[in-house]
Amino acid sequence: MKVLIVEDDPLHRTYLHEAVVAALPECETVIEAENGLAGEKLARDHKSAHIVMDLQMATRNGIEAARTIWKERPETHILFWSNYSDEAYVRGVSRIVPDGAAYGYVLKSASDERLRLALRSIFIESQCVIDREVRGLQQKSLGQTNGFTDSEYEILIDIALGLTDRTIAKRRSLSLRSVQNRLQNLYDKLDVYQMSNEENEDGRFNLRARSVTVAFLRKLLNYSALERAEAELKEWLDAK
Amino acid sequence: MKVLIVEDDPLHRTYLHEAVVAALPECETVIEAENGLAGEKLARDHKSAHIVMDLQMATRNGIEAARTIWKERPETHILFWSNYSDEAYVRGVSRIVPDGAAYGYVLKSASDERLRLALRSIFIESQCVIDREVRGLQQKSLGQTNGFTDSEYEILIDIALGLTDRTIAKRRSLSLRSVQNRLQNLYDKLDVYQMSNEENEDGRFNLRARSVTVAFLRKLLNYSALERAEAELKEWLDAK
DNA sequence: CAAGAAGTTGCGGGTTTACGCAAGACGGCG
DNA sequence: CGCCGTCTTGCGTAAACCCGCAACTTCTTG
Repeated sequence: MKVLIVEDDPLHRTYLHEAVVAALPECETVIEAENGLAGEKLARDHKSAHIVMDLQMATRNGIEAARTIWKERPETHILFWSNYSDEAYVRGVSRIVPDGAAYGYVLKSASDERLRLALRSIFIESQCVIDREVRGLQQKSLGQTNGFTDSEYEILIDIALGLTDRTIAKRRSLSLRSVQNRLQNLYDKLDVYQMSNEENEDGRFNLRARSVTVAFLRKLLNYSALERAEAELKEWLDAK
Repeated sequence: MKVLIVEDDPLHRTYLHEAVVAALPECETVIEAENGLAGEKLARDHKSAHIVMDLQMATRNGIEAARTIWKERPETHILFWSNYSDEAYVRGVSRIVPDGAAYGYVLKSASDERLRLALRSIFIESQCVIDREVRGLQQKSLGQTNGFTDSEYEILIDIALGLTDRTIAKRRSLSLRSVQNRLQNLYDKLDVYQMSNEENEDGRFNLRARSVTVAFLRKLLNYSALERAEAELKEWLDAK
């Protein structure tokens, strides 16, 4: 077995290297990449079947790298190894995982033992292993309970990008009024009206801008999600 | 000499510990805290004069911790040790450093040798050491060239928080029109008009929301800056 | 199939934004 | 002192935004 590690922090990289060697005696080679792009390349060259992937990397983040890798070989086993459990990341990952693929999501704060188990389960047993805390988010995020519908998430992205109602309508093939309807739903769910009750006069917000901020503070959105969305937007704009 | 390390990642913490011991033979004790809050407490209890501080921490980030520490003992030597050189961080740090304080800003990607030198310069020689890349930002950010005025930055924060023009006017003691004036300046500097030239029809943006996004993508703003701004806003709202 | 829940669209109107134009205010500087 | 650049403010307008009301389309469910 050959394992590929994609991680930009040197300390974490060597830590992972040792953890892999310790957990998987059947692994005879470990190769390393220090960013997403290099990771994709190595995965292609070596036809990697087992990958440990950091999410937050400078030049090309883990989600994008994983997407292209899975596009080429959907049966690749990937363990995501991240510092954070932002809902934006969780959502991002579960949007790209192919049907039936073996993958995992483990936090960097997990114990050595947990990491060891995850490595064996995913790489040897082809099982899915999702960290407890992440699991909670996933349920909330994909089930509808308290979480966001895809359409609500979509429009959140759109206003975060700074599109006008009209442009959103065009992009999503909706009428203007529908867009505004969805916006109302979003404002409602994000509880943006909070302080502006009882004639407060001040404490009144620009709902559109406020929503984005609240989403950020709640980690529904984060830098990498924005980055991806921006890229998709540019694509769409060029296509037109 | 006694050195306090504030850093939430265990790997980085032990790495720092070793680096400090190696660089400073005159240091007889090293103590560690795993978040900002614990860091403040330890600093107070031990009257720490020499601190290495991570910026990005979960429960209480480095900037806030440093601010309260410096408020109590402005002569404390602090070395900031961060993964990123976001303009938001740089600006955040330079807003809180007391006159004449010895401090430094070194990236985690710096070499062992660079870290060693920084430790000695700041802790022994009481000098300021700013990493090259950070330095560049600082100049651009604080000097006016190409960078942002304080007033522009201020209004950026305000719309990022989701305030209305009217509320901003009240908060900053300006007329409505002045607020809108500053907004225009901001839009101009952020180059938000870019794509909407030549009757593009689509690709027209909601300038207010777009500005926030662009600022985010350019790292003028980041999560921790937003968090701080949100706290200040709440303070102001309560005070009213 | 009828009842109902959820989502889409049009209409209308009140509020907020974006911004041109122009009159002052303030601070250097020759 | 007078000139000039920068900042502030008011007025007015067109566009964008927020949203209540109401008619329709789907889809589910008993």
